Amino acid sequence: MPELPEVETVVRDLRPLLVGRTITAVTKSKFRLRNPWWKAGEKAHLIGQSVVALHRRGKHIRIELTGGGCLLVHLGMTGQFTVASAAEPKATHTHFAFDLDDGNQLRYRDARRFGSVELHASHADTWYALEITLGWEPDDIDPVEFAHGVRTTKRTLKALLLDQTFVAGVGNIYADECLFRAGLHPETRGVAVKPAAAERLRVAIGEVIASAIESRGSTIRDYVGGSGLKGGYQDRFAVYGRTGEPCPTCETPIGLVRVAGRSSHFCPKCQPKPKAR
DNA sequence: CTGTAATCCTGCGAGC
DNA sequence: TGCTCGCAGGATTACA
Repeated sequence: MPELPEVETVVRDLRPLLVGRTITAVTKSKFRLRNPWWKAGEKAHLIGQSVVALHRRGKHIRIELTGGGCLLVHLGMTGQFTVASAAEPKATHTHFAFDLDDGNQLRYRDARRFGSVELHASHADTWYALEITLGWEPDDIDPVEFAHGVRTTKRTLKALLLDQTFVAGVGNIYADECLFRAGLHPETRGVAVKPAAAERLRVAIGEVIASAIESRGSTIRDYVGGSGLKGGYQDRFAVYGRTGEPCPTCETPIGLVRVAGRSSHFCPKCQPKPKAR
C-alpha cells in the first residue's frame, strides 16, 4: 500500500518523536511477518539502545541505533508505523510495540502481514545491502542512464516503473500517475520510447513523487502517517482509481487494463496505445 | 529476457 | 441481512 511518498511521510513524522529516545522493551504478536525479525541473542542490539537517526531508501525505513545496529522496516500493503502513548490501547493487528523512555510506544500494525520488521546488527551493512539492490531515488535519476535503461528493454513501461531495482519507491498508484503525466501508455515497450519521451517520463517521476510528498502521500484505505494523520494526494489523482471518469485534460473516460499483473489506469486519448507490432 | 500466475494474508465493497 | 466473489498501495518465486 504505501509507496515512497507515504513512507517518506511516515519517516518525517516519526523522526522528531524517535531521535534521542531509548528503546526500553519490546513486545510482539504471535504472528510472523514476511521475514524473520531477528535471531536469538540479537536483541541486545535493540534494548537499551537509543535512536540515532531515521532514513528512507525506496520504500524501506532504517532506524539507526546506538551500538551500530538498526531496525529495517517495510510497510508492505497495509503496514502502519506510528508513535502513540503506551497507555493507549493497541489496535488489532499490532505486531510490534517498542517501549520508549518517554512513555510513548512505537507501534507496527499490519493486517495483511506483507510487511517486515527486522533487527540488524550492522547499520552499515544494511545500508549497503539496500544500495546494491535498489535503483535511483525519483529525485536523483541520471538522465542519460535512465534513457538508456528504458530504451534497451523490451519490457512495458509499467513493469519497468514497478521494478525497484530500476527506480526505487514507485508503486502501482504513482506508476500510473507518472505515465499519465508523461503521456505514455502503460503497455508501451521500453525500446519503442524515443529519447524525448524517456526524458518526459524521468521528469514526470520526479514531479509526481515530489508533489505527492508535499500532500503527505495518498490514503485510499489504511494508510496513515507516523502520527496517525491521513494523506491528501488521493484527491489529486489524474487516473488512478478513476476508471470511467473524465480525463482531467481531455474529458475522455479513463480506461483500465491489466499490465504486469496490476490494474493500470490511463487516458486512451492522452496516452495512446502503441501499435501492436 | 519477458510475461503470467500463484503465493503470503485480511478486509471491504459490489452484487445477488 | 448475509453470503460469495474479486480486488487491494508489495515482492518473490516458479513456470511458459
